[in-house]
Amino acid sequence: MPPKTHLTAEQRREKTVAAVVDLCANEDPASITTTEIAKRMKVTQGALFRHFVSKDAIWESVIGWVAKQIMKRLERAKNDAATPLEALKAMFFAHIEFIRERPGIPRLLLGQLQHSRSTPARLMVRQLLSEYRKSVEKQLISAQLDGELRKDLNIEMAATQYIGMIQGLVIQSLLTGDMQYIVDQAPGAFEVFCQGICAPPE
Amino acid sequence: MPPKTHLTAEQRREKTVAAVVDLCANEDPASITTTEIAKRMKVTQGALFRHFVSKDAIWESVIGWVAKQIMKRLERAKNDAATPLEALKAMFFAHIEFIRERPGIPRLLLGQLQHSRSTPARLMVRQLLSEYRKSVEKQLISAQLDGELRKDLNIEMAATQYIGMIQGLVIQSLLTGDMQYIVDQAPGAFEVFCQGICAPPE
DNA sequence: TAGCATAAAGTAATAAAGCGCTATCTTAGA
DNA sequence: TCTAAGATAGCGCTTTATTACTTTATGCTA
Repeated sequence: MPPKTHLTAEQRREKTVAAVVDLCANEDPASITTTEIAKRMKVTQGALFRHFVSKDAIWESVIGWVAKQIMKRLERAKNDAATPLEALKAMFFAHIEFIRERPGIPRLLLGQLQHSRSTPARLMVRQLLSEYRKSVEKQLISAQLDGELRKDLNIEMAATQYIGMIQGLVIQSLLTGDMQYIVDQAPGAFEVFCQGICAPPE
Repeated sequence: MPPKTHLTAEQRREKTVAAVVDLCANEDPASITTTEIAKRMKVTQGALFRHFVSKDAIWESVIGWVAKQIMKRLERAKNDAATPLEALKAMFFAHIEFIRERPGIPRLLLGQLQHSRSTPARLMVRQLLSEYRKSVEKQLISAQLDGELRKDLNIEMAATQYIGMIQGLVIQSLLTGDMQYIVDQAPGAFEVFCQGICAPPE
């Protein structure tokens, strides 16, 4: 059977999102054109507009997919852990694993944050990071109540540090141009983070 | 005396750099056009190309200026400090102060890191961050030798954490759209960072 | 020191290329 | 057979860069 040329609208939208995520792995999101997306999907540029009313709508779909993926993986990681601190660790490595699978993710999200104009996509990124942060703070609070963390630890600061830890790794990877760096350095980074927030041994 | 309309090439180049840095405070660097730069300088778009051979050349000048500023301020901060750890703290706050004065700086550098294509400007950002990191690691090593830091601390990880700390604050600021956040949160962030790397009190 | 020549800075218009998007026709597949 | 996906072609707009012309500042000479 020859490969289907005419996909359903639903399938085509999924392929489009995948194509954009892939392109972000090697390119500045701001410079990705509809022509380029179409070329990677082996359709003509105009065909994209059968399934999306505008380019902005494509970005909305992309961010929507990313947000869903991240939160789903975070939730799964959390549920498999015994203690709050272990849950936080699992969440961290779930994020790292997602980046390893889809190296375009950091660029993609960072690219949206760069705009100052409030597109729907940008609002969705804000929403995502807000939820993400809340999720981290929740674990930190639980861990503190359980006595795993220092009593005087500022939860907000610790959450910023947590997000910064990932960002620091991402920046370093963008420099080297290789996301494998993140995977290699992640365990050590989390260890240093822990030593900053954990209660000192009795 | 009426304001000079015809500036020297040198003065015009400086004004151009300043205009771009200013624009980055409220806009995605990737979307800044030569027309926009010219408008802010009150000259016509074509006039820019008397002083820069291309738009890329403008970015080169901008990054050059930023790099020089940052390293200059870092050096000054370092020299005024008594201990290595205090020097690191001074460097941190010098960076924060620079961002406060020029809120476009994080967007600007982040924007360059987003490209994967190796423009001269991008290489300059790589160079800058590499020097920056080296400078941080140097202070960390000194501090460790002086017994201010934990003996088993991984210096590379600590440096990544340091850069991540700034990045975490920047991300949060990009979300709120207000760089004042960084200034307010900086002292607390540094404190958490210190607790992670410093030697436990005897 | 007035006047002028000249080099450099700036203007205005436009070329060339690429962008998002659409209207119209064609074809695959249930 | 008929509907929805895709192809084709092109429109209107924006962007970088160039060109031909004009204005400003300055140093030199009489």
